[in-house]
Order: sequence, then C-alpha cells, then structure tokens
Amino acid sequence: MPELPEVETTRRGLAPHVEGRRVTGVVLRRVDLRWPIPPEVSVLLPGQRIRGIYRRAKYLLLDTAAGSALLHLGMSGNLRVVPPVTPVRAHDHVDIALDNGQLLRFHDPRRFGCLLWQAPGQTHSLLAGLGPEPLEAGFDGDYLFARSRGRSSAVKTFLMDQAVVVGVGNIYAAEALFMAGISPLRAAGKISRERYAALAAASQQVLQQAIERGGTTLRDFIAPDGARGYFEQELQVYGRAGAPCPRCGRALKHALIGQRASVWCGHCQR
DNA sequence: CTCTTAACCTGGACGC
DNA sequence: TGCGTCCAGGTTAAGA
Repeated sequence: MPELPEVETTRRGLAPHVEGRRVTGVVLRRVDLRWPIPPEVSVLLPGQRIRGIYRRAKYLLLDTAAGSALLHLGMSGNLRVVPPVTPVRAHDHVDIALDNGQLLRFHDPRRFGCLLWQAPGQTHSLLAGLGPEPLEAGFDGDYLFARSRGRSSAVKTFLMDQAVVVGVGNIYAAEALFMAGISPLRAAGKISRERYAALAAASQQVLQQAIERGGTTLRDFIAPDGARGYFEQELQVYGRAGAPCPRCGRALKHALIGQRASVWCGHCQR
C-alpha cells in the first residue's frame, strides 16, 4: 500500500490527535508482524507523552522521552484514530490508547508491517542505510547521476532502491519515469546528467501532487480519519497496461522489471 | 559492492 | 457455489 505520499498523509492525519498526548495503555493482539513487536513497546511506551510524530522514508516515528515507536505499514497496513468503543476487526493488531480517550489502531492484514523501538539518541539499524528524502535538499539530478554510475540494473529498480532515494515505490516510480520520458528498462548507469535532472524533478512533482491529493487508494490505503486518497485519478500509467498512452495514444506496454509489474509507453519513454 | 531470487502473509479477482 | 491460481502499494536475507 504505502509509498511516501501515503505515509506522509498518515503522519499529517495523525499529528493533531497524537502530538502532546500521553499514552495510557498499549494492547497487543498479535506481536508476530514482520518482526516481533519488542517488549519496550508495552513496557516503556505507556505513560509517555508523545512529543511529535515524524516520518523518515516510509517509516513513522512516535517520539517520546523514553524512545520512539517505529512503525512501517508494509504493503497493507494503516493507522487510524478511533473511539475506544470501536469494534475490533480481524487484523487489528495493536491499539495505543491516548489520554484524550481515543485509540491509535494499527491494522495490517498481510503483516508485512512492523512496530519496533528506537532508543533515545540512537538510529535504528533499519534507518541507517537509507538514502536522502526526495523532497528535501540533497536530492537532485546530479545526485542521481553520481549514484548511478557503474550500475547496470534498470533505472526503475534503481529509483525504487531505498538506499538511493527513499519513499519511491512501484506506483510513483512508474509515474515519475513517464513524466520524465525515460524507459524504465534503461540501464541506470547509462542515463545522462540532464535526463536525471528531469527524473529528479518529475519524482518530486509526482510525490508532491500525490501528497496534496491525500495519496493513492487502490485497495487498503486509508487515512487516519477514514478518508481515501484521490491521486488514483491522476495516475497516467500505473495500472493502465494496454490502455492508450495519455500523451500519444499508443497502447501502454507492461512487463515485470525486478519482479515488479511495470507499465510504460514505448514511444514516449526512451 | 552489485545484482537476482526467494520469502514473508492474507485477501480479492478471476477462470473453470 | 467451490476450488485452484495469480496478483498486490514493501523489504530483507541469502546466494552468485
């Protein structure tokens, strides 16, 4: 489900409900997510005040003086703020109760997500090797050009590598490459500095627009208040294999690239 | 390092 | 209606 825009939408939706709130309790119904939920979550988190909610890559951090809860939504996860009487559904794995009477509820059918703990002043190992944020300084065409030299893998795979740049997943990689006019199959190491400048700009534009639309809801994604994302209406190529290219009208091609379904225009993207 | 592949898990869509 | 197969927005671990 979630790429950067969906995680950022979740962060913004959660912030007014959780910032400054004290955690009054934690209920773990299932701890066997991608990794087991560590004891700190139930031992250290209750009683703490949430100083802020932050996003790094596709991770969310609930920051407290005792450490930070580190959440990833995997493919199918979502976080919602619900009243305490809300019936528990299948796959509602965690409730974090807040002193405003609300529950922060983590739901994740496929359990590819995680809830881990980061000690104060430490950087969790999962965050250590991540590339720059695409919407912050340090990410541009010169950076992509430099990082891609000598790499033979497809540029789409390169763009989705979280060690290169974070937050870009299968939807937004397809959209950014279409916008930049670059074939997803092209070897990353053989693309010019100028074309990488276009790709960096396109990536930023598509991510920013998706955030403004509240993300993309295909199946599971839902904002903390239950709202869907509306970027699906703006998708140019993702999920449109065989349909006419919005630019030239030719049928969009599709293939697996790096094990991921990929769609592009063989005419407009070179 | 870089690259490829398999694996984790559930639900929905589809074909028969 | 029921069953088998395939596919899905992510990421890591293991092996070449």
